Amino acid sequence: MDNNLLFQQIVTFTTAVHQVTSDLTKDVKSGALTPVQYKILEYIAVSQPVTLSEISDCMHMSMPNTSRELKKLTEKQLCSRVTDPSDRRRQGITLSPAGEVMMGEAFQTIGRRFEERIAHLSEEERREIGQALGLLQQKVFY
Amino acid sequence: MDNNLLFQQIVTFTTAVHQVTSDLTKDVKSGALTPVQYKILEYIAVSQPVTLSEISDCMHMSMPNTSRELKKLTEKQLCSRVTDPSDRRRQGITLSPAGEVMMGEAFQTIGRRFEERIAHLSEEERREIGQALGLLQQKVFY
DNA sequence: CCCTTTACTTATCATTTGATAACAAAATCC
DNA sequence: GGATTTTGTTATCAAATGATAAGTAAAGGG
Repeated sequence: MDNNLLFQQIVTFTTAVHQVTSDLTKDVKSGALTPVQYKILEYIAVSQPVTLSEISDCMHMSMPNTSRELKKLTEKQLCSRVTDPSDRRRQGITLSPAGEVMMGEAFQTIGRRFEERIAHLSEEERREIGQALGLLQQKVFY
Repeated sequence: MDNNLLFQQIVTFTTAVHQVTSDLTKDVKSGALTPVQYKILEYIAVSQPVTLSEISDCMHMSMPNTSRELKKLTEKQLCSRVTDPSDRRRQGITLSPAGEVMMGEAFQTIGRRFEERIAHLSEEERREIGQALGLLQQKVFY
């Protein structure tokens, strides 16, 4: 069969997705952040509240390094930590108000660029895209 | 309108794509390679022959750094360079036989993992996925 | 209540990556 | 044919990231 062909298509596709997201997010991060720190904030923004272990797992970085970077982000006042009362070893990490503002601006820029990219598409095409996204997310990228 | 909703969906989707590709490619690279070096090899594999400038552009890295990493890859016998006869400043860079073998194995591992991921899907579903990929690639991730 | 496990921290060091200046050789432009 | 641009190189330095050892404090298990 042509499973191999499907795989080829996936490789091309994911490469394109990486390329486009890299373009969309180019230079959106404040100069005060390192790339890893921005990635962490992005993750917190989408999944808050999260624990250190979750960040560590999801971003494939060791706990000591995660702890270090999170300490820096906390010092920069971009995220807050609340000890979980039901297990005082764990901390619920969220964006601080300043962090929300920063990430809000970043996402807005990305959103604007995305708008440009799809500006020429009809309502019908957008509907199709939404469907395609849903399908792929459900069956392949879950 | 719900363009904002579409954007939300894109964010979720691209996050998922990054997550899944990160899982699929976890530990496929030889320990002798740094992450950046592996990324470069991946790019060469898909786009060969390429020039240094192209790598530099596509991977958003400076020429000096690109040159350095490529030198290391050449020393490791993983890629070959051929000076372009029509412009002797440029070099056509390709994978060496050893590089082809290494990347071939990597892609095979990734392919195997991908197979597992879609093992439960019917022929019909795979057809739909192929279509969805094509649509998105054409209209959004070009 | 002790022992083990889990969640996180601190400190330290090696490696990787990024940035910049200064250079060389080939191509192109006038 | 001399100035300029393009393509790549070498060297060097600073910063970011990764890896490891050793520690604390809370939770859980017998």
